[in-house]
Amino acid sequence: MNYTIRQAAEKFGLEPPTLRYYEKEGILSPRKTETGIRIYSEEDMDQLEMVCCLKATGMSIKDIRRYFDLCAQGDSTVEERLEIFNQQRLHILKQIETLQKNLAKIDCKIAWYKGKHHIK
Amino acid sequence: MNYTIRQAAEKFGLEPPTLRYYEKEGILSPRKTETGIRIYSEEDMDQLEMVCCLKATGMSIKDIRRYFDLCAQGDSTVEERLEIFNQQRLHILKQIETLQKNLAKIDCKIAWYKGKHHIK
DNA sequence: CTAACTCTTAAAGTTAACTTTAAGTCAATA
DNA sequence: TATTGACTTAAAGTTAACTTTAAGAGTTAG
Repeated sequence: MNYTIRQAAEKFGLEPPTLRYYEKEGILSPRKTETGIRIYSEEDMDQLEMVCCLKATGMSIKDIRRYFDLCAQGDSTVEERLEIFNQQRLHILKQIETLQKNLAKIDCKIAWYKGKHHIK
Repeated sequence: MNYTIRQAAEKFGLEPPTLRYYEKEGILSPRKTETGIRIYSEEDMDQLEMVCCLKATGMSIKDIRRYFDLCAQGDSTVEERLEIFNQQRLHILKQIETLQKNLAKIDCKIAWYKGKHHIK
């Protein structure tokens, strides 16, 4: 099934100009009708899902582009791509760890405020 | 114990200009010598630690400022401050959840790449 | 058939959070 | 005493990731 730019954007909570921006940055290239209108295929949607996943875990547009450039280069880059995902995996684990540490600080502060609240 | 701007910055992995920037934004105000040199007290350092915690969990400089403005207003704002922390707590939990979902996707991709790697 | 809507492009504008620069003062060392 | 290095200020510059604008073309409803 195919999607218009509006439908594709909506599916991932993005705006159409954002998809055009991604395209300009070289990380997405849907086919176009003779009159220049973009058509997003299932494959494009899968790619866009990966873009959102990498973006949500802190990868820059530039590095996401680098990943898709490697994909386009074919099987010779499989190991390098695997390495990118291994790195991203570690990066995510570190982010979760940092958030949990800060959550503990916040919880501590909440406990303190609750105490203060009772005294009041 | 007191800290120079350099020492204070280093303790939190920041640069001196960043601390001056925070000060300009109204979220930190160390005392100064007669000649204008900043001196960070333990209390300033505690405050800076909270700035880093809130920043690391996604709060904007503007909202961090708002929190410290409430602190400066005294006990009447305790409940509002507690609410800020409760919200931030939920925000952190949501971030962790999102990261975990994306981690699962990445792990899936890694498994796929490892399979492909073996076939090669 | 015309009005309203959605698409197109290229380019300029926005925002947050710094970061750098320029010009200068102050403290300590050779 | 001269110079080196850390501090100061205000203001301009940077970067990423959009977002908005302007001008125009194709599509659909009445």
